Amino acid sequence: MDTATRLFAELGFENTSMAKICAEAGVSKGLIYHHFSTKNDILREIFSTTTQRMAEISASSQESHDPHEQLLSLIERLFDQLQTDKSFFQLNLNIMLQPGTRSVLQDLIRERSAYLLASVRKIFDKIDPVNSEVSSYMFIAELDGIALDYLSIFNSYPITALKKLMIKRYSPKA
Amino acid sequence: MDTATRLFAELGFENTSMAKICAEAGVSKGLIYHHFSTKNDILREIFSTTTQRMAEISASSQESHDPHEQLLSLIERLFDQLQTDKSFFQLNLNIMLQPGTRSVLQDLIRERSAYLLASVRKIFDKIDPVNSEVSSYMFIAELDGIALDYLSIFNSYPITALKKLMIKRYSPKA
Amino acid sequence: MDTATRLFAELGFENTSMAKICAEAGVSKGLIYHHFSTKNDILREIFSTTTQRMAEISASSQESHDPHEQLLSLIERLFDQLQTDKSFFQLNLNIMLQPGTRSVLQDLIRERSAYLLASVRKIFDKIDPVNSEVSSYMFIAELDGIALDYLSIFNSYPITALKKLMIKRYSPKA
Amino acid sequence: MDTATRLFAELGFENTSMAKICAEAGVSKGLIYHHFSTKNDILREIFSTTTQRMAEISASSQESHDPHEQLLSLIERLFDQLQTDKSFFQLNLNIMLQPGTRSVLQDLIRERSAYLLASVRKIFDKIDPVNSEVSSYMFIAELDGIALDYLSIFNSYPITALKKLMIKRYSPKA
DNA sequence: GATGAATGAGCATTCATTCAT
DNA sequence: CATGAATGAATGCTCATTCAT
Repeated sequence: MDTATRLFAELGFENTSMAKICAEAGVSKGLIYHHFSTKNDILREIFSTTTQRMAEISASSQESHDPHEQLLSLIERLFDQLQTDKSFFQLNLNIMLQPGTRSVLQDLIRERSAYLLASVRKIFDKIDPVNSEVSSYMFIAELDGIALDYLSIFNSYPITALKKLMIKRYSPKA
Repeated sequence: MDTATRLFAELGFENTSMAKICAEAGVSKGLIYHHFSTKNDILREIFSTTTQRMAEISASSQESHDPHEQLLSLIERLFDQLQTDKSFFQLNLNIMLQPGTRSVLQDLIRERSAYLLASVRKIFDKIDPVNSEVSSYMFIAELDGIALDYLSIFNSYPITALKKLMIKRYSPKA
Repeated sequence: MDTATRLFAELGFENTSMAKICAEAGVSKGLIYHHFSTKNDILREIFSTTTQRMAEISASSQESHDPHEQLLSLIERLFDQLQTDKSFFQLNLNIMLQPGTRSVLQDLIRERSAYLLASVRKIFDKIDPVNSEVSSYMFIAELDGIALDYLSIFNSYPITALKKLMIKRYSPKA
Repeated sequence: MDTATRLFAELGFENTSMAKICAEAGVSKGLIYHHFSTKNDILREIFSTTTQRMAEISASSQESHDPHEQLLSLIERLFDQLQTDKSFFQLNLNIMLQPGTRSVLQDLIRERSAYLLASVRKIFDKIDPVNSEVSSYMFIAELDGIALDYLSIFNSYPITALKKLMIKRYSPKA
C-alpha cells in the first residue's frame, strides 16, 4: 500500500499499472490480488486510511477550548503538512477530481468532507453561531484554495505570507 | 474538439480513448490524426483555447476604473460561469492536477497562472500597493477554493452565500 | 522517384511511408498517386530504371574484344560503383531479399538476373566454352558475395585487397 | 519462437504482425509479451540462437587437423544446410540487409561476423599465413555469394556444380 | 496537373484480472 | 501465503489509398 500510494501520487492512478506496483513493491501479482480484490480496492483503502489520519489531526487540534486557538492549531498543522507532504496532498486532490477515481470513491469523499465540515463548524459555532455555516465553508475554501494554488497552479508561491494572513484573520491575538 | 472537451470532462483524459472521441464525433481516427498529431496535442489545444477565453473575461471586467467594481465584476462573472459550466471548470482543475496531463501542459499552466495573477494584481495595486501581492494570491485562493469545494468536494454547497460573502469582502459598497 | 529511392535505401521499403516521401519531396499525396498507382508501383519503376543502368554499364564494358580485358573492365566498374553508391546497392540487395518486396518484383528480378548472366557468359564462352556456365555463376557469386560482405556484414572490409585478388584471378596480365 | 522464425522467413519481419504470430502459435498476445518485451526482442533472440548454432557447426568441422579437410567439412556442411534450410538462410540474409532490422541487430551482426571470420582465418593461417586475411574474406565472399544467388537471385541454380568447384578449389585432394 | 481532407483496417503494445500450482 | 503464466479486450497511433475540388 505504501508503494501504491507513492506511485499513484507520482504517476496518477490511471498511469500506474498493477505490474509497476508489483515490481516496485517486490511482490508478485498473485499476492496483491490475494489481499485486494481490484485496483480500485487499493485506492479505496488508501483513501480511507488517509481520512482516518486527517480525523486524528483534526481531533488533536481540539485540545484547547478557545476556538481561536483551535483554528490557530489547525492552520499551523495544515500548513506544516502541506509543506512536508506535498505529494500526499496532491494525490488526494487528484483522485477526488478525476472522474474515474472520483466515482470509485464517491461515498468515502462524502463521508470525509461531511466529517471535516462538522469539525470546523463546531469551532465556528463558538465564535459566531449565526454565520457558522458560511464561515466554515469559507474557511475550508481558503485552505483548499491555498493548497491547490500552492501545489498545482503557481510555480513559486508565498506560502508563509499566506499562512500569516490566515493566522491574522482567524486567530488575531496570536 | 468540442466532443473531446466534453468527453475529457465527463470521463477524464485517461479514460477517454481516441476511439470514443471518434465515435461520438462521427469521424474517423485517421481524420483526427490528420489534424492533431497526438492525443496530448488535443489536450493542449483545448487548454490554450480555454486560457484565451479566460483572458477575454478578465479583460472585459476591467472596463470600470474603480478597483472594487472590477473585483465585483470579476466575482460575478466567475460565479456565473462556475454555475453554468460546471464540467468545463472540473476539466480544468482535473487536468492541472493529474500528473500525466499536468506534465503535458506544464508550460501552458505556468503561462496561464502568471497571466491571471498579473491581472488580479493590477487591481489590488490600486487598493493597497504594499500588500497587493499577498492580497492577490489570497483572492485567487479563495476563488479557487470555492470552485474546488463546490465542484468536487461537497455534495450540496451554499454557493450563493459564499458569493455574497466574497462580494461583501471585496466590494463592500455593492 | 529520387526521394523515394533515397528513403527506401535509408529506411527500407516497409518503413518508408508515402507520407514521408511526400514530405521529403515537397509534393502532395494526390500528385504522387496521380503518377504512380500504388507504392509497389514506385518500387517497380525504381527497380526497372536500375536494371537499365546496369545493362548500360555491362554493355559499355564490352567494347574491347579480349575477354580478360572485358572482365577487368567489369570488375573495375563494379568496385568503383560499389564504393561510390553504397546505399544504392544496399537498396537493391534489400528489396530482392525481403519477401514482401521480392514478390512484387519477381518478374523484374528474373529478367535482370537472366540478362546479367547472359552478359557474363558471353565473355566466359570465349575463355572456356566447356565450363562457361559454372564459371559465370562463380564469377557472379564472387562479386555478389564481396558486395554483400562489404555492404552489410563486416564493419571494416579490405575492399581493395579483394579487388586486386579478383583482377589477378580473372585478368592475370593486368 | 519457432512460429515467429517461420513467419519472419515467409513474410519478412515487417510484414509479420504480432497478431499473426499469436494466431499461428495458438497463444495470446499477452503471453508473448509476458516472455518477450518487444517484437524486436524476438528477432534478437532468434538471431542469437542462430549464431550459436552456426558456432557449433563451425566448431564441429574443426575436428580434423588438416586445414583442407576442415575446409572440405565446412563447405559440405554449409551446402547441405543451404539446401535443407533455405528459408532459414533467407531469413538471416534478409534481416541483416533490411535497414529496420539491421539496426536492431547491429551488435549481434558484428559479433557473429567477427566470430566466423576468426574461425575461417584460423584454418587459412595453416595454409598460407601471409595471405590468410584476404583468403578468408574471399572464401567467405564466395560462400555468401553462392548462398545469395542460390536463394534469392536466380531461379534455377547449378548448386551442385558450384559445390564441386568450391571443393576442387579449396580441398583439391578430395 | 495538383491539393489535402477523409477513410478504416491494421499495428505494437499495455493492462487488470484469473487461475493452476 | 505466494508465484507467475496466461488471457483478451483496449489503447494510441500509422498507413496506403481515395476522392472532391
